[in-house]
Formats: sequence, structure tokens, C-alpha cells
Amino acid sequence: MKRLTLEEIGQIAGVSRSTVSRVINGHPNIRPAVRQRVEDVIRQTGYQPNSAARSLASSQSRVFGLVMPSLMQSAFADPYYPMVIQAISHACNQHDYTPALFLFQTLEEEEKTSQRIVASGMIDGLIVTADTIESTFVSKIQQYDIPFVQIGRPLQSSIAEISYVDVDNEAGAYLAASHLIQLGYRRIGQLATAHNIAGAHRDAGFRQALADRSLPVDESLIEVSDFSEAGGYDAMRALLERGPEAVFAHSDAIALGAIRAIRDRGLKTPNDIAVVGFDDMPLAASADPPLTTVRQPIYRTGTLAVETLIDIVKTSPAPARHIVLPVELVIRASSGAVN
Amino acid sequence: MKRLTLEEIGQIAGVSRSTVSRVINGHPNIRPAVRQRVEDVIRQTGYQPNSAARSLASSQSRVFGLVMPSLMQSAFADPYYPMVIQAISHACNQHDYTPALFLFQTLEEEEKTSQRIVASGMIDGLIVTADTIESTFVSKIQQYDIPFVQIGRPLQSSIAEISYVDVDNEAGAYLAASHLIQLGYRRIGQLATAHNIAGAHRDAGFRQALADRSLPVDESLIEVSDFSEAGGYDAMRALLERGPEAVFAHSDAIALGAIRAIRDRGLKTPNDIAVVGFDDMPLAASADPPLTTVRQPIYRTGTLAVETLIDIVKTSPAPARHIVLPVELVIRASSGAVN
DNA sequence: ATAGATATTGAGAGCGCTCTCAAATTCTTG
DNA sequence: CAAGAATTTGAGAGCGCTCTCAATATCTAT
Repeated sequence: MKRLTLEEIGQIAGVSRSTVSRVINGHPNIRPAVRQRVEDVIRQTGYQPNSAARSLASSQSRVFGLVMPSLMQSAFADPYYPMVIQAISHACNQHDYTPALFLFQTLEEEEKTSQRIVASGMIDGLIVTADTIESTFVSKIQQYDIPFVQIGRPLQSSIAEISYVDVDNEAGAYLAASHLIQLGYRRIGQLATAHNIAGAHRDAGFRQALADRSLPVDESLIEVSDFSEAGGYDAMRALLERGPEAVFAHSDAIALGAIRAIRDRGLKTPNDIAVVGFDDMPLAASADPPLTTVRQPIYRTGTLAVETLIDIVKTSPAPARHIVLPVELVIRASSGAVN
Repeated sequence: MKRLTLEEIGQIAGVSRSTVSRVINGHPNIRPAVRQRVEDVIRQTGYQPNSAARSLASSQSRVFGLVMPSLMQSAFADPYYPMVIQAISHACNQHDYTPALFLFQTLEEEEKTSQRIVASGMIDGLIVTADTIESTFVSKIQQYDIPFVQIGRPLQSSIAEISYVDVDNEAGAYLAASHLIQLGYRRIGQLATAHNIAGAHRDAGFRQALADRSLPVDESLIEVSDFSEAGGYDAMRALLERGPEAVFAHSDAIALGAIRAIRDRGLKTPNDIAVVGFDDMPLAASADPPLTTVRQPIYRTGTLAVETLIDIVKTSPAPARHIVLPVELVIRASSGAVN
């Protein structure tokens, strides 16, 4: 199947290259009859404009980069990222953008690839997930004038200039902790995560909930974990020594690991120790026991990131957009409120 | 930061556009002194060739498409796909290719997007995952002359012309079933998956193992599930009515669901019913009980898909490549062979 | 030193599109 | 129905690169 050009389509339809271009790009001021004729030829031939030529002439590619900097192997086991990717992919398809994927497992990989993508003009905008506090990726791309939005909140230092879509982690943790407090638990532990801003916000919400009830925070009841099930298991094992009555885990995977640790110790959830998670992944509802957790709109986050980026690209230079999505507490058996 | 062009780099280095181009593309026959000078200028200016112009002139984009056609929501919950994506992303970075992601949740989405990507010249090659038997995506892109490799085996009808990277599902299932037989189980059930070729192969291997020991296959002990934990739970509940002694699940997620169903019924794994899974996901080792499972080299599959595609692109037209990777049985507690 | 071979460089013509600007056509209106 | 306004169309330049081909510089052997 030989690839046709604008010129050839014009020839067939009896018009010039320019006119065909206008039809394709939906410009006004074309006689309906001509537009019809050209559209027919395009449909019949299955013509598809060459994207490289288009990019070169218009200096925009309709490609968005999805960057996940300094991604740990483990992070991908958590269904959070797959869900974000799925949402972004879908939104891009919807708006005729192509998502290009950049996962960086090492700093070296990040260095090598990032300059290529940012400076080559291959990409119209970037969606960056902000996981680790240490990541320097965002500050690096700020030096280029490429539009981007971050998923998750940026560091305080640059929060004003950066567009982001985030969920209200602080409120979510506040809800979770309040729920446990209301149920009468007092020795409430936390299976926290470090090095990520979401974790810092969840920690803050947790502490605020306790403070608002004038309860002290027992630092010895806070264990740090990564986002994996295994991490939750290990952290909970350590925490068990100090006899918590309930724990708030920073993710459902961690919560599941915690429940397993509790069971392995011969104890029961929630009878002996109540557990609340964060995310509301599909597995949460069918866990044993079903998990009380903070539901965050992951899919919506991805969709909004794309839509925000499109908006920024269109109106650039544009003021930074800040979107924070609400979360809700989903009460199930693991916290002891229902069976 | 103003974007430079080849011409300008040449000006600075005191050579022509052509020479700079040669340096960048590693052509021979450039005086070392000149090459050095040009490279210095490139490094100092941080020059990056415009990828659209490059694509247009050379008619290759160094972009690969990663297509997952007719993807069910649930499929992504299984860590299989995320792992494949991660492997492909990494291999692409390594070889200076950019992976573009195309996930299709509906046939409509597939139709709309697929023509755009194959016919626009935006993409040099395609990696396609073959999940459902019904998918028509592969037969559609065969009509274009775009290089592609499939992950998973194609349908018998077109297997000769299509390049693929697959794991030996049949051998894996054979190993799993043989293991259970050797342990003395006779009423061996299967939590199978339908509509996918991998599932068909696993089913075949399972049957072969029984046949080789002259054991009959009890069709009533075969339940169909999707690839999710919840699916495994439901299928196992149904299967429990028929009193199997052991089950072979087509994925670890299914196996985990089965174990939960068994526990909910007040029975124990493996004491009452042995379970073997397939995949060896990270969670398998830390499951309760740890899961005996067939380990498939998922990451390697992704890497090889990229490398094979690069090879095909380079030598096109090329004969189809067929790669089938070995699997191994990982014996843990859930099958009752160890504690 | 010099012809001939070889290595190195530059000029020029595209790649297929967009976009501006001027030409051609059609529509108004007195 | 002509003149001016408004609409519709086409020609041409250029986006920044690659690649061929011819020109120039360098090397070799006599």
C-alpha cells in the first residue's frame, strides 16, 4: 500500500495541496461542495497525513510524555501506577494525543533519556509523577520551556509555578485516623512511607486528627515501609512488639501485608488489631477481612492530568493549575466498624 | 533557551551542516580533529537534533508502539502487564527508542486510533500483546507493511508469518500438573482462563500431563475464570462443590483467590486442597501459604520483544522470528510438597 | 615534484506538511 | 450591471534534517 501525500490527494480531488490541508485541519472558508469532494477522496484512499512532516511544519507533535522518574522496581507492583497509565492512555486516545512512556529505574537512565526527549521537540508536554522527594527531574525540566503537569503535589519551594493534579492525602489520612479514634482505639500506629510527598501529607493528616482530639502521637508506633505488601508485612511485624490497637497504613498493599503479619502472629483483624488502608484498590474489597480504606480517584487523576496539560499547551504561557481531588473513607470490616 | 539547528552548530564549529550531520550519525571519514571540534560544540550547546525533521528526512522515527488491544479493565490489575511494560520501556531506553503506548479498552477506541498510528508513519514498529483470541488487531495490521512482533503466540492460522516471543505455557502447565500427580493427588482441578491462547496452551499441557500417566481428565473439575483474584475466588467456590484434591490455576492471582475461597470454606491449603499457580509474581512468595507456581520470565519476554523488533526493522524484509522461553516450577508450601 | 588514488567536505535537492500572501472567484449593493 | 467587499483558492517559501554527488584536500608512489 503506497503512502499518499497531500499533493496526490489534491490531484485526485482536483484541488491544490493547500485546500486539502485546510479540509484536514478543519479551516473555515471552504465551499461545502469542495470540502465534501476532498473528504470523500480521503476516506476512499485511507489517507493519513505524515506525522513527521506535520510536526516539522507546525512544530507540534501531539505527543505527550508520561514520565515516572526514579521508579523503584517495587512501585510498579502496586496497581496505582498501572491505573494511572491506563487513565492517561485513554484520555490521550480520546483527544488524539499519543502518550510516550518514560520509566526511569536509575538516575543514569533518567539523565540519558530526559535530555533527548525534552530538547528534540518530539514532545508537546509532559506528565510527571512525583514520587520521591529526592527526585530532581522536575527541577531539571523547569529550565526548558516545555509545558508539564505533575501528578502529586510538588515540593513547597516551587509549588506556585508548577501545575499539578493531586488527591487530598491529608484529608484522607485525617478521615482514616478519626475513624479509628471514634471507634475507641487509642494506641493507633502508622505504617508510613518515607521519601514521598504523599506520604508526608498522609502523616500530617494522621497527626492532625490525633491533635484535634488532644491525643498524643506515640512516635514508637510509627513504622516506615515501602509501598509493597512485603514491606507492610515487615513493618507490621516490628510494630507488633509495641502492641498497637489499630494501624493506619499508607497504602492497601501495605495494609494487606500488615494483616498477614497479624495473622501470622496468631492475632485477628480487626478483633485484636484494626487496620485501615489507603487507595481502595480492587483487591481491598475482597481481602480477608475486607479492607476499610481511603478511596482516591486514581483514574480521574490521570484523566485530569491529560486534560490540564492540553489546556496548558493551548493557552501557553499560562498560569499554573492546581487541582486537588477529594477522597472518601470506605468502611469495611478490617477497622472493626462493621462485620 | 533558543533551539539551535544543525546549520548553526556548523557555523560555530566552522564546518558545514553536512559535516555536523555526519558527526552526529557516526559516519566514517571525518578527520578526528574536526569530529572533536564538532562534538565539543554539541556538548557545550546541549544541541539536540529536531526529531520531526529527522523523521521526515530519514523516514524513520525511532518510536515503537506498544499495543494492548481489547484490554479488559481487570487485566491491568494483574502485575503481568505492568511488568511487561516496564521491561519494554527499559529496553527501549537502552536502544534509544521511544515507546508509545496504545491501550484499547473498546473496539471503537482500537479502530479510531490504530489507523492513525500505522498509517501516519509515526511509528517504526509495533509490539502487540496477544490476549484474546477474538482480537482482530493483528490481522488488521498485517495488511500494512509495518514491522511488528507479538508477545504470546499467534493463532495457528498465521503463525508462520508472524514474529513472536512467547513462554512455554504448555510445558509449564505440564510441570505443574505432573508435580501434583507425583504428590499423589488424583482429583486434580483446573482454574482455567478462556479466550486467550496462553490459556489454551496451559490447558493442553495440563491434559497432556494427565494423559501421560493414563489419568482421565474430569471435565467437571475445570472451572473458567478471568485473570483476577476475584475471578479465582468465584471459580474455586464453584469447584469446591465437586471436591477436588488439588487445583492448577492459570495465574497467581487466580490461585490467591482460590486459596481465599478454600479458607472461607473452613478448609486449609495445602492440607485439604493443594494449589499451584502460574507466573511467580512477587506476591507469590509471600502469600499465605507461599505459592507453588510456574515461573515465567516476564521481564525477559519484554526485553526480547524489543530486541527482536529492532532486529526485524534493521533487516526488513526479514523472515519471522519465533522465540519460546522456558519456564520453571517453583515449589513452595501451597502444593503440599514442603512446609 | 606530480599524477592518480583516496579521504574529507560542502552544496543542493528533497522529505510532506503548514502558513502567509496574493490572485481569482463569488457576492453585495447602488 | 459595474465596482467594491468578502470569500475561496493556489503558489511559494520554509520547517530542520538526510543523502547523493561533485568538489576539494590529502596521501601515495614514482
